[in-house]
Amino acid sequence: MPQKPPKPTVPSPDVSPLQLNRISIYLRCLNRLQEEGVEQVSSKVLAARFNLSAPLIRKDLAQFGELGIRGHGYDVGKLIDRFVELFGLDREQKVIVVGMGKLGSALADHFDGSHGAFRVVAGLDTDPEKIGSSIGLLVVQPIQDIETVVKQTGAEIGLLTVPRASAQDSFERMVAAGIRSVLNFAPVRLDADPSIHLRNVDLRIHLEELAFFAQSDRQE
Amino acid sequence: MPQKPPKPTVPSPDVSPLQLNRISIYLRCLNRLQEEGVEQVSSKVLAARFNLSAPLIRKDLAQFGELGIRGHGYDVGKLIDRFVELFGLDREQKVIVVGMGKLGSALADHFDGSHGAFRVVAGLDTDPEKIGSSIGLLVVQPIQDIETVVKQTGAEIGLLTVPRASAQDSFERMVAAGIRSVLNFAPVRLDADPSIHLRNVDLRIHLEELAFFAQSDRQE
DNA sequence: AGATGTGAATGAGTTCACAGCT
DNA sequence: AGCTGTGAACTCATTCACATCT
Repeated sequence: MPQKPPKPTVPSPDVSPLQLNRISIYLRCLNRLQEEGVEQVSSKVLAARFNLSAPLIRKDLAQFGELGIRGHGYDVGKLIDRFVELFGLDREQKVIVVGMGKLGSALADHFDGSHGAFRVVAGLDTDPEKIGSSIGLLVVQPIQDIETVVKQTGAEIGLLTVPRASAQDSFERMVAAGIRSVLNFAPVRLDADPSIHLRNVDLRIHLEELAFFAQSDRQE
Repeated sequence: MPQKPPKPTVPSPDVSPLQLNRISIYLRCLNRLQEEGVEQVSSKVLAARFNLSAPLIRKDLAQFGELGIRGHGYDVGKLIDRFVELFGLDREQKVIVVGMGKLGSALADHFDGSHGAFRVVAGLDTDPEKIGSSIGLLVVQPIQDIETVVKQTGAEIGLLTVPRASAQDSFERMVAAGIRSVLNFAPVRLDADPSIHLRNVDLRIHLEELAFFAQSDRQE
């Protein structure tokens, strides 16, 4: 029976996906506050900022140790440090893009290094016409080289922006090459080993959601 | 006191956002099945397809009337019809894109009409350099014209793909022009009236989530 | 006083188990 | 027999209320 790692260097206990997303939002807001020169903030103020309840925020924050000072609030810098560490944003997070069509190129271009900890270090494609062409700072590489690319760059995160039909195949190549975290933009539910961290960004789902609401508005 | 509309033409009862997303996924899968010539399907089979539990699927489906036949399963075509109607996918859903940078252009290009019910009918921007240029079938129009564009096209859904700093402002222009459903790609929590249907596609949140997992993998 | 941290209560969402139809 | 539809059990998430610290 496998034993749980008893001592992570930092006590980052079980975090639910929902909590994790909220932490991202908090972090962004905290960065903004820091830019504005704010050093201390209360759960009440944070709650007003994005409309969430103050107790929820306190619960979320409390999970990572006693970060606040009773009667005063939270130290903005301290929270930021804690969460930057939690996400590993102090190191550069290297990202590869598989599928250099319109969307892939746009994303590669967007995360060319300026935007925070994430940096796209390679873009790959199967299409011989695209291979060798430059997108921003990158030169599109053939998908066959993925293993080498991953090894050489040390990339750990992959964006999957290929057409639906080739998504499963491309995904498997990424995993085989050592990528363990994938953000999938293709409108398919990929069949993945549970050890792989897979998230989907599915535009059609969002659009259909909005269409549903537009529909129900119309009937009022 | 406002009264709830007592009789929607079709009984589409309270649907939670989570359910709605699942319905989208079911619908996609059902379309695929129909293409393959499958006419009858059980909750068990669907459950295996995307790994969800069969009772959950039954609950989801049952919410829209007795769509199944006990002992046999569900009629694929019937389900599709029901959900197409639910989302209003039988009519063309017109979409405008505000912010014709890399991402906006990529999205506009992608939904140029071929892909299902959603069709981008206009792309707008503030940048004088972009205005007038062609992206696929569209000509980029000035944001000032948004009200006219919305009126003339009858667009109901908007994609917001401007930089963070101008997101709130652009959003308000969209709403003022009559758009009531917005998919926001800018990394901000927009301040919106609750009557507006707002969904966020926030890449940074997803990337940070993946970074977190990469981090915790490393510590094992 | 003022704001955090947390056990208890509530609520939402999912699974279970089985009754009911074909 | 097989599979749907659904009330009851259960789990997870959020809110409430309050003890605790500065």
